[in-house]
Amino acid sequence: MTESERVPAERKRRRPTSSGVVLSADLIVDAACELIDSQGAQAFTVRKLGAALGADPSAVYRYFRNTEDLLLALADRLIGESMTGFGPSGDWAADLRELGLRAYRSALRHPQIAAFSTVRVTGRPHEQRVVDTGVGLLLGAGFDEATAVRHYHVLVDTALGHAALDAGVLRLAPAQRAADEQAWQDRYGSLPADAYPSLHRVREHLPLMAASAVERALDLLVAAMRQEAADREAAERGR
Amino acid sequence: MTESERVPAERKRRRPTSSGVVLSADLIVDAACELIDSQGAQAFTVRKLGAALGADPSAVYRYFRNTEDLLLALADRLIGESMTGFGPSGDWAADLRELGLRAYRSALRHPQIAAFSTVRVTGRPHEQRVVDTGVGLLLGAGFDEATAVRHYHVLVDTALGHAALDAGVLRLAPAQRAADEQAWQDRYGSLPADAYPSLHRVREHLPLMAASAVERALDLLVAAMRQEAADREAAERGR
DNA sequence: CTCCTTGTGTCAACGGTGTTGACGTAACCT
DNA sequence: AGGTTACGTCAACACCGTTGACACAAGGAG
Repeated sequence: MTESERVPAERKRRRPTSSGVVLSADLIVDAACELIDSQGAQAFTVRKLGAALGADPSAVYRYFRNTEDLLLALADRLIGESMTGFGPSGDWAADLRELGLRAYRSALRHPQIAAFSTVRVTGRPHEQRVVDTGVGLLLGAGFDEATAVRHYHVLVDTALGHAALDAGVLRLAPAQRAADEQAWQDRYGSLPADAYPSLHRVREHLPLMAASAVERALDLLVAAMRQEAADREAAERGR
Repeated sequence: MTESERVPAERKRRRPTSSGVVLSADLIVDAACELIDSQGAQAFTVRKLGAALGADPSAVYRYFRNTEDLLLALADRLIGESMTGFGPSGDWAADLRELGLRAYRSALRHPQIAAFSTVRVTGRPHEQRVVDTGVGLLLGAGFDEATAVRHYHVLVDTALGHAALDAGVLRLAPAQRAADEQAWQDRYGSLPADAYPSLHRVREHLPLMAASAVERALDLLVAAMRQEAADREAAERGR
């Protein structure tokens, strides 16, 4: 494990900044989280972070190699938050769905962070725990090792992909978001039946497009996995 | 869609730049496309774009209000490109998979653009054509109107979600991307079996995580839809 | 208690970024 | 031929991430 923090996490010399705050990696992540939540991802800069902390911006580099490193720490914190209170129910498929949904919700709870946090392999403790849990559910359902990894990967990436998408919508200015939702009615609702026969036929149902598809996506994925497991079991029994 | 170009597209005065190139909105989009393709999304800056065009960077602002505006124009071009040459094969499920894959690929061809272009409803002819085609395939498969819309929505959003995710990966600097791929081996490959039993068991297969899951996601979604259609047909036949 | 090491906050600077306003010139219209 | 003005250019602004030198106080050693 390559150390991502600049120093081995144990600090002895604790010198307060000029404004009296005693810095720490956790405190910096706190401040970054708050900054992004309140001001938007666009407002996240090392300089503003320094100002929010009451410290010189460059002090951050005593704790993180660079901004990327800091954002990875932020991402792992989100992963940890998302899994608090999760306990397997016994139904592996339902648990997997829940796992994906939690990843989605936590990513979406901070739309500004989701845009970049969903991308990276943090390789940090919280992420490792989640992966172990998810893969374990699939192994328990009887899938072989490679298939378990692949299915876990599909499930999580689909959940995070929808999060990235929906986070982008949330990031739009409210007025623009409303306009985009209207667009499904305005631009699609009255198309000529001869040129767009299918669209015309389903025109009443187009507003469904405005909502997130993540739950239905997870439903379908889990259904397919269930079917696969059932088929495999049947084949083994008949063998 | 609101007009994104600064002037009504019709140019009369065509003055060459100091290097002899005659600028146009199309030419600028061309250059931006080429720049991103060859140098990576990281290399896309207004200044480099100006250099590539053989013009002062600020000349771009005669054609586009800002960089976002330029990137939206680029996105418009992508939608058109993505569907050229698509023809239904007769297998509705395979066609839907292909539709999703095309959306994914075109979004991913320009990662920088995908990050936000996947979010908006353009409501333009190209988009309308695609939606009509996709919904039509599902109606043809026997799904009712609401289900057809929902399933189409799931499929496209999943494809675009994966595109947004994978685009983020591509946006990383090459060295960092390689490091991320290694991370699955380095940080996950040698975890203790007692604390992470499932991870330990599948450790050989973890590099699978580095690849995109989009094809398998589409496979599973389409499989679930096929199953649903088959179940419905069986129910109708038995009724 | 004093001294020394060194961790860590601060400062200034570098090279980059997007964007804007003033300016002049050359391309078109009359 | 002359006047308008579109548009390319230039210089400047206000930011950005990051780094190296520096100062100083916290903590250990004696």
